[in-house]
Amino acid sequence: MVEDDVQEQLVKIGAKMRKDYSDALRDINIHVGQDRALCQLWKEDGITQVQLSERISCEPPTVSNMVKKLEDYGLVQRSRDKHDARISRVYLTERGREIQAPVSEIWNKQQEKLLQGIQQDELFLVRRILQQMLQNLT
Amino acid sequence: MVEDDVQEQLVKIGAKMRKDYSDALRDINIHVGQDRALCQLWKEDGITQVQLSERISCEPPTVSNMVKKLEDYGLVQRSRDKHDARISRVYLTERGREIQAPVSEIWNKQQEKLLQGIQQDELFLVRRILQQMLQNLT
DNA sequence: CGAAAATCATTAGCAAGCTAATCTTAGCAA
DNA sequence: TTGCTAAGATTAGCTTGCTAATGATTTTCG
Repeated sequence: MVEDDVQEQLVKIGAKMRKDYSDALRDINIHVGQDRALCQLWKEDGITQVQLSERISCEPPTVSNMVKKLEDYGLVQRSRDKHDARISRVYLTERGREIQAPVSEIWNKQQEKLLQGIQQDELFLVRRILQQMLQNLT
Repeated sequence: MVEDDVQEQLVKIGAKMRKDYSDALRDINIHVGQDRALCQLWKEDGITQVQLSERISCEPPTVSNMVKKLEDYGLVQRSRDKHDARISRVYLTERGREIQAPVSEIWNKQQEKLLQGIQQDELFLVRRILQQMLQNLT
């Protein structure tokens, strides 16, 4: 009963994942997309907005708006760089650090669901091919 | 150099595909997402908005707004059902039918790019597994 | 028959994510 | 030094897509 082409499958999976993920994140009061920014800050706290936009592959205005929301929610704090007044650095607050665990749990739970019944060797191959696709798009 | 987990790969591929696709569709003056509605109408002209929302897997308010835009652009036309005044049916206009070819071309070109260097048997396996993932999410 | 429930659509309000345009500050060169 | 250019951030304005609430019709059931 496979009818769609690969692209269609990817679009559907992407939409469904985003939807489910969004629903789960709602319980901890953040929006899908914001988790990617937070995830990067958990690795590199205090980076600039331009750096953040590069890391999570989106445009500077998107980051600007998102960080503003995150600041409203009390998860991050912006502060001007001492040596370069153009630069705004983004720092996690205590609460911003605290939600790392619940976000990880949601992420892992979703991945587990996604991979049900898929063999290890199949998974390996799929990852290799997805990696190839990603390169093709670059 | 494969570091990300599958979920991360899928998110990245999804985002990049959407971005590239969006850029390409801009040339013919439609937005990403709208193509899915149009694509369905090319198969089933004159369906209701609820039916359309089911077919393209999104919520009725999303369709309501999108169809309004598409009507502004002159690609579709809404009209009230004769026998049931609650129902609004969506019909393609001449222009709506005309852009099927360019949209298909963009879609196919993108798929070709996505699948570069991937063998037929690999592709077959990937599609099977993606199908499984889609079922897992349902 | 007539009220309650179900169905379809819409509106209001939110956030992601984009492009184009603008503002501020820093760096560089004449 | 002064003016031009580059870099970082923001604002304005757009569409997707969502949820919650509302409006309009139709169906169903007492």
